[in-house]
Amino acid sequence: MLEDYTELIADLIAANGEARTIDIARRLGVAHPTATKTIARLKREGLATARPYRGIFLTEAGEAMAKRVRERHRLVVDLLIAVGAPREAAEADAEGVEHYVSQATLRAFSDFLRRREA
Amino acid sequence: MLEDYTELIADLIAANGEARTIDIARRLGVAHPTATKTIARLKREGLATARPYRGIFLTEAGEAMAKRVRERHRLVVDLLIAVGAPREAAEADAEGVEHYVSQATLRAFSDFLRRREA
DNA sequence: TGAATAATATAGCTAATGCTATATCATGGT
DNA sequence: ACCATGATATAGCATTAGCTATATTATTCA
Repeated sequence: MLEDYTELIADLIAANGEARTIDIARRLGVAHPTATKTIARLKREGLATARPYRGIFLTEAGEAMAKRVRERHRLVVDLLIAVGAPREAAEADAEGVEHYVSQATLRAFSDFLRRREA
Repeated sequence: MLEDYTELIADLIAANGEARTIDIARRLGVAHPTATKTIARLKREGLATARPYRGIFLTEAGEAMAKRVRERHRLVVDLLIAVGAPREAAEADAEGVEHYVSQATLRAFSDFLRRREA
């Protein structure tokens, strides 16, 4: 979950200049206390910071995680589409699948896609 | 989790003629009370039955689930290998990935594999 | 400025998944 | 037949992820 949160927070900051708890909750389809609690966990683990009633910010570790997660997400979506999954299914499935794909498999995905492009 | 349990119980019955709680726990790398609790949930949801101190048995619904899960698992492993993932990574990753692959994507996997075979 | 609204925070509940520790039941070997 | 051992069951605890309900703080607008 922390991975999803960091990715989303990075997205929101890029899009809106800030990441509010309520937007995070909305985008994840979750009640805000749930988001608040997970954000507290992000802080506890040094991935995010927040001042009360201000937005959420990522630490360096949080940004690094967000970047890694975003790249992995794209790779998974692209691979699924490359083997014939409908775009919508690929996007939806990737959300769950991405958390279980090892480095070795990701590398294979990347190589496969490069071959396909050529 | 229920999916993993039904699949494993079916495996154990096929291999040993019975599925004991302790073997389930061992195979899943979990303490036995954890397995006991999840088996209780299987029973509650009509997927399994058990008489105290006897083995665990699947209901029809449980068997159906086990079959579906096993086929899906193989499809995911085969697809991962087909795109170049090392066999071990494919086996390990499939364990998590399989729970997030939609019908549409599974069909794509199946078609892709058939094309590759030809 | 003050009040309404929107956002955030907090408290307290449920369920799933995990654990350790303890107690009970079954079985096998002497 | 009995007892040790192994399997099972039960109790109690922690964490994560979710919820509703309530309270508090910011902001906006009249």
